[in-house]
Amino acid sequence: MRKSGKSSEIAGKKEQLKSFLKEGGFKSTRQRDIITTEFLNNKGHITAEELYRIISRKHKDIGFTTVYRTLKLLTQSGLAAERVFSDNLTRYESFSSEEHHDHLICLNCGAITEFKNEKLENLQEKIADDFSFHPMTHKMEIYGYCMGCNKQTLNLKKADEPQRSQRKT
Amino acid sequence: MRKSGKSSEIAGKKEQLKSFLKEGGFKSTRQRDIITTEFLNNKGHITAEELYRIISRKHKDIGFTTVYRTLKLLTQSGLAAERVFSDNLTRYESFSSEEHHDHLICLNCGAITEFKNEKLENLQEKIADDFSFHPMTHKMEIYGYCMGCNKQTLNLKKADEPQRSQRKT
DNA sequence: TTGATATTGAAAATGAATTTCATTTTCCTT
DNA sequence: AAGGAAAATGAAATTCATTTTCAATATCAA
Repeated sequence: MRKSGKSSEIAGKKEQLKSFLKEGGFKSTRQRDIITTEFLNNKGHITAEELYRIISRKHKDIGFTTVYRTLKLLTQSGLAAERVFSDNLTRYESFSSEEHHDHLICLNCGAITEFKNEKLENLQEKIADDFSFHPMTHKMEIYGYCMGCNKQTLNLKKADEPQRSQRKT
Repeated sequence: MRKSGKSSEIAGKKEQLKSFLKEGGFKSTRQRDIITTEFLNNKGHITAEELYRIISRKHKDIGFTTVYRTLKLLTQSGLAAERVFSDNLTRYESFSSEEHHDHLICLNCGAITEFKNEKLENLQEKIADDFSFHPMTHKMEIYGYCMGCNKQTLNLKKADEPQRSQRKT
């Protein structure tokens, strides 16, 4: 893997976190640094549990609780955002005051794809207006089958069960 | 309160449930009848806990578990639908193969308002198309302040805390 | 270096959702 | 109507993600 703009991007975000920590009277720690780096390197929508597992491979001394608390901290600082989809697990996505976006969620493989749509933003305003409602934000989730899984589905047809939603093992 | 078309509407739904029970090899019971009636009389978005409390006033012998299981049964039969909003509680709404609809949720008082919007349905299709995604359904939730609470907010301005989100007591 | 304060991580607690199990009820079959 | 197999009930227990507690440890400003 070649180092590109990504490194500096991450460096920038880590600076952002440090500022946040200093302002809030929090302390910079080895754990927070490792967890933040690992989180930022895993673009996507990750659960605290998943991130913990990834980290604990290399750092057996870092506990789940610290990963959990650091993700909360990242959320407060604006570097992460919490998302809950229909499997009821809390996921964190890397977030840097980007524009609002929404999600496509595959019912088969669980893949989560982000999208932005200006018309959707406008529509929110219109709908709210009809109810004299003052909108602050919204959540739009489209559930269905992604390109890859759609093919599978067509072939396997009446195959047993859908593969996901294993909320409780 | 005057009895109107509502009674027969409810009667119809209860018939629907009976058919479902018979087909599935389930039994009709006093508890299921009471719970169903009470659920259908409480239009809105109610949690199992809330419904249980309402019912247990008059029927102290009906347990939470039965209310919970009956709501699941109503969901299977198509008479109810589960909804989870940002407080992560599972709510049930009366549902009878109505058209799809979405929700406005007040961040202050928690009021949940339903809306239907044809443009939103079309937009789902278009967005999904862009990603070769095959949409099955979607969830659109607009969070903000309802008319009543918006007024309050304007007056109380820097008042203490927002009133809701008491997820954990 | 020191001391006040924050952090850490293991374990415990929490709380909603779900399951277990002994008892009771339903309802099909005589 | 009685019998009996199968399902339902409800209290209590369990599950599981999330959150809190607390004693030990680390940070960092003075």
